[in-house]
Amino acid sequence: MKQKIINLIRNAATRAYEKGDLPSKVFPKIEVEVPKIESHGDFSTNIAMVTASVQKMPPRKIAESILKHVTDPDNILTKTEIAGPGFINFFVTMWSWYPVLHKIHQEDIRYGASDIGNGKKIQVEFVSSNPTGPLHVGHGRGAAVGDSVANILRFCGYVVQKEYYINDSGRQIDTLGRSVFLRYKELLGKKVQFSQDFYQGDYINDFAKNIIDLKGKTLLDQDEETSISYCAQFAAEHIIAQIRQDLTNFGIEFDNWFSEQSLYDSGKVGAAINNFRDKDIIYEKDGALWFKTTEFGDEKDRVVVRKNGQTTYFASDIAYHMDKFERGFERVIDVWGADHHGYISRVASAIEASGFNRNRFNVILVQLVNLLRGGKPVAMSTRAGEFVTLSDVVKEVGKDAARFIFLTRHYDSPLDFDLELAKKKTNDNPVFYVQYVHARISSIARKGRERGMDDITGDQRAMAMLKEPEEINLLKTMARYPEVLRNSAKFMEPHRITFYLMELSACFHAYYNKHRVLSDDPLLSRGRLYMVLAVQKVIRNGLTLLGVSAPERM
RNA sequence: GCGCCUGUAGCUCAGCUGGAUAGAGCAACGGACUUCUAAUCCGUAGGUCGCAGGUUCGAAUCCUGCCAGGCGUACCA
Repeated sequence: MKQKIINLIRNAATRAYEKGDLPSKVFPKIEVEVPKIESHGDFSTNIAMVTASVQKMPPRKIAESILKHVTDPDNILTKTEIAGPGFINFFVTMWSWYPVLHKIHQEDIRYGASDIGNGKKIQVEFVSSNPTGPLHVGHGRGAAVGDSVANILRFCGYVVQKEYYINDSGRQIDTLGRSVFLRYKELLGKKVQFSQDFYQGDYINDFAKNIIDLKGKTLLDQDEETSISYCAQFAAEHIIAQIRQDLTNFGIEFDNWFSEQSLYDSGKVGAAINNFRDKDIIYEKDGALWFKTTEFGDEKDRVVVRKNGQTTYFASDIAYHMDKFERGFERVIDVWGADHHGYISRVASAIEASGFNRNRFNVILVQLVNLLRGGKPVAMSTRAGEFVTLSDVVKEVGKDAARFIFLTRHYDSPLDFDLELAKKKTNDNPVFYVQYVHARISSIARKGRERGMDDITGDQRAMAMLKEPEEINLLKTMARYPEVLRNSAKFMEPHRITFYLMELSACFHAYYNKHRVLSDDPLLSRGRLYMVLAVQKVIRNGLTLLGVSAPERM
């Protein structure tokens, strides 16, 4: 529809030039928008204002010239007008909205899809939490955003891979092993010093118990480092398994789990460092190896190998990101917590130094989550080992509510997550508001089938019965969905879909309360049922991209 | 100190990358269920878009400078 209007304007403008009504044939990209205010029409363009300087004419004059040459072969316009400083407003007939219903039913689960991605390979890496403890709520938000962004991109024609990067190497894993081993010794009656540097949570103790059940006291009799590394491996494996389970319960499946350790095993970390050394962007200072990130716009140079010979995480991150591009991804998206933002420029530096354009790398920085219960903050301290895990939250409020709420804000703004609110079944909880539309329509469809109305095909006569303002409004809103999706993909902002769904839901609920779908009039009932089933499909499609279910009953 | 993010109705947030009279929900008040699910709807009220300049036909949106809050600024991740 919008495209039709754009073509119509372009043709009119060109004709106006040919007839000599406009001095220039240079027209910018024509922008058409849906005005916020209904009285401003169904579509509006600002072309007259934008071209005023090129045409050297007042905007309203230009608008007049263009309007004079507008032709309407399909007979879709009811009215055009020039308004305000030079807007051209278009009013279209209600029947020009009907085809969207056919489109929705025909494309079904693909309605809204596009090919703007053009088959480009793109990778979205998210969560990537260290396997040193369970996932907490913050990870949940990152997971919801990352998964949804990936779904949306995939739906828009990109070839998307969802990847989880496992930090299964390095100091934190070592610390994990030491933490478990200390608890192990403690449980076996040894006196131990358990400092703040170790992981404090109860789960550490549980691992120690498990190991005692499995191995008894034997770990005390062997070389301590061997025991520690055993503990580390044991704990990490179990934690990773738990993380996978939590993510599955949260509705998330990764395409690939990428091990940090594998980068060392394959020699890629060493190779990356050597590569940089050859390029003369690695140097030695104070016994450590530094990468000259300042040459690529970073604030200061960064250490890749410490004085003690240990590599930093940054070293493997260099190799990791290089590897991503070598795997053929045209674009690489990392989803990080906002507290990692200082890390962006150094990774971007590494990518550029590896010979790839840094613009192919994007970071989605997800702001933190404040967990509340009934408006009061829930104490969370990772250090003390007291934090509410993602799995606790999912257990308490359900996957759907959790995922939806995580996506009710732009990822850039902090989020208050209230556990009580998330469980409420009222209007302040938008999940149910949207899901309820789906359930209600299912219910109507059931009733319809009881009356023998299955297999509704939406013939012209039935659709022509749709004339109520609420109906036209629903059609218009549904017609906008593909564009919402494209923008959501373009800006990688899932919350646009969330807000759209709430808006569509509001339109539906208003309609439902005012008009009956199934009535004594069979033709009208058919038309309305056809429309309402289309609403249901759009809702389901949107929810699917957000990872939220669309229930038949509530 | 430097860097990034945020500041919009009493509260929580949108605002389609510069458009017309800045929008929702909650909270407050008043209404609507013998009907396809009231987990819903309808109505009323609420604003110096943090402050001050600048850019232009036009600014919540872009630029600069302040103010306030959050985060970062490791041979931690």
